[in-house]
Amino acid sequence: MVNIFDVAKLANVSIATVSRVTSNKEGVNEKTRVAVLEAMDKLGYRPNSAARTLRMSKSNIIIVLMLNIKNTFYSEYIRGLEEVARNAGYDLLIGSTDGDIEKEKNYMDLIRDSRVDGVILTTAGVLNDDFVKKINESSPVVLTFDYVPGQNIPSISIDNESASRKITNHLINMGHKRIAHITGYMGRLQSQTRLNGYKQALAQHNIQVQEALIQEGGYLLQDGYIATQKLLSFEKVPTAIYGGNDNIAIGALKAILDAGLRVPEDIAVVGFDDVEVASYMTPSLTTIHQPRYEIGKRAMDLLLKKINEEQIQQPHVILEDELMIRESCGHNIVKK
Amino acid sequence: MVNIFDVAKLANVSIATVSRVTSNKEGVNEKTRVAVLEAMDKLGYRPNSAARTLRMSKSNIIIVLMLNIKNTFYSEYIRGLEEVARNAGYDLLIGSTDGDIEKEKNYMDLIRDSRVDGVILTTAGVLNDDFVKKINESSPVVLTFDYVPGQNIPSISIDNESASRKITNHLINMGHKRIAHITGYMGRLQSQTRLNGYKQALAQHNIQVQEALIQEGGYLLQDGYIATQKLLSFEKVPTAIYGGNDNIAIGALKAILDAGLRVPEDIAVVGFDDVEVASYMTPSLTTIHQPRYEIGKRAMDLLLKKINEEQIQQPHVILEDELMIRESCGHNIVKK
DNA sequence: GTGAAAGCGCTAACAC
DNA sequence: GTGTTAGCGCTTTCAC
Repeated sequence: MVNIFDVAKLANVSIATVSRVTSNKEGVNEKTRVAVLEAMDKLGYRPNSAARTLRMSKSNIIIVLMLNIKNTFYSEYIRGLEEVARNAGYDLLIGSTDGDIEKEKNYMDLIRDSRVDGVILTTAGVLNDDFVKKINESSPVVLTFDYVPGQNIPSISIDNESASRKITNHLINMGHKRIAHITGYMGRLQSQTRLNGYKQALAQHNIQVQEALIQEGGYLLQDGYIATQKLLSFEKVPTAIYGGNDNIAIGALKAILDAGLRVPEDIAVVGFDDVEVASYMTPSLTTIHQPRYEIGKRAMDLLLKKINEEQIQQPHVILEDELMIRESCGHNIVKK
Repeated sequence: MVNIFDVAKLANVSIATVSRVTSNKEGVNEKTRVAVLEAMDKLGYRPNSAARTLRMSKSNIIIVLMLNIKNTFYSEYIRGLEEVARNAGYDLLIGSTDGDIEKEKNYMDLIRDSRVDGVILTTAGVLNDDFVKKINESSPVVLTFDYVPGQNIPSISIDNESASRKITNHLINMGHKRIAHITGYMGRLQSQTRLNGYKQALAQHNIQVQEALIQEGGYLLQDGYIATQKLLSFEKVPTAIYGGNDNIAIGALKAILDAGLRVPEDIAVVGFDDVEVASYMTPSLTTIHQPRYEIGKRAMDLLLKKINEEQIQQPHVILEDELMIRESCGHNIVKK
């Protein structure tokens, strides 16, 4: 392994000067700088990052914690995170906790070992609030996709509540009164917020919330499928199903079609998130679009500011969502 | 930051002893060990990993390089990688190159800086062979999902060629003669291998390969959609379309249905990979299943062996794939 | 079974 | 503008 001494020797300077060059410090004579650069090049020298980390207590690694990476939804988001991080010289470590306590502890250790300079939290539970609090104590943190009121953790998200209200209203405006909602995993804040929006929309139109129409699910395809099968066996089958995310909606779609019913003619279906495949379903899925790439970029911008201890003017950023009206809600179908 | 000296002082031992305890070395009196453990606990001590890395030139980080993380297909695989890595005390750094030279260089630097102990390559191009070679020179590498004959890089994959032959044969056996193939990005070895399998199957049945029926695509939904639109405008429309992966097949499905045709009655569709949503399409997608979790686990096993310089008996492992016969191929439809 | 001390490669304070 | 040097926190050899 070639080190700073080798370079210094070849360039006929001291290691301090080499360090100045590699760290892009000012105050090095141009000639000297060139000589060092040439020596580095000739030897193929690259500064040892462990030594740097040890010396400066700075790892240049940022960890992105997610509930799971299974969802395609997040790839755009990660691209956004990555782009900003990389430009600032940081590497990204992606970890999925899968809600597993053991794994959470593992990441907690990583973070506490100060092996990372910052944390992006993609998963705001309400149950494991303690986890979030602990992380926040040991490292700069930014929260994404969730907005926790009264928290001192900066966050980037859409307004899940109003978006949920919006898509529920869309169904109501099309004449639906018996609208079922299949929630995501209720240990996640997001699921609760979306459920709230659903309830608010019903209340605004004086529609009674029926507990039977609220099915607690999960964020997987099969969760939507199973919950829908249950809903279909009700004496009074709902006329519309609102899935807490697109996976749930896609599962619902399948269950309805498998039962020999039509979407949207018999039952309308809508989702949330606008994953890529949503528009490729038949019928294509009406859903809420989140600006995921933008969320990733802005989150990383914020985190870097926190790491550099810059002033953050606006800790909570709420971006615009968009209702994507497609076929599955039946907006272009004559009501029966 | 509490360090090894603080612990040593509190436990009334030297730092060498503390080190022996944290590193699980033998030859420490049980009483002493307990005393050290207690001191560590009281102070909340965790060894500084940068110092460890510097001292031992070992980072305990393994990097997983992927073409992109957009594909849900890979989440299971990463779970497999993660599980094995974590048990062995390694952390995973996931990076996607997106085929971007700049990004590839970035990762190359990371690897050469010896900031990682090993590399899992999820992306075997044929074009950027140089990239692979360079990585292989600076770090232990294992290749996944592709098998490069005559390479000295260990690999875990299915046999893409025979699997491709199998699914093409399945279509032929159902009476199809005009079978189109929409390939993935041809800069990727996998796409070429799957194309080969397709051609071999046709040849085995004395069906002439028609260049027009081979459409070069990409691995995205829209690639399948666009290529299929083109195929549909042929005077002699194919009776079956084989997408180089499930995304392509899902895009094809949509294009056919959008054109007012039926799947599988008018045109059969099959894919490759068996992503989760494949069985949730209507009609559900016939495809090739890859044991992704297993591929991840085995790959990491191999890599750890390489890192520890253990003997590797079988550098190339080929796992079983499975033909998932569902509705989109029309196996249960009376031929018209 | 335990301790003293060298040194991994680097940055930054200080001296010149 | 450049060099000398201490020291980041740890592991490991060599004594005892």
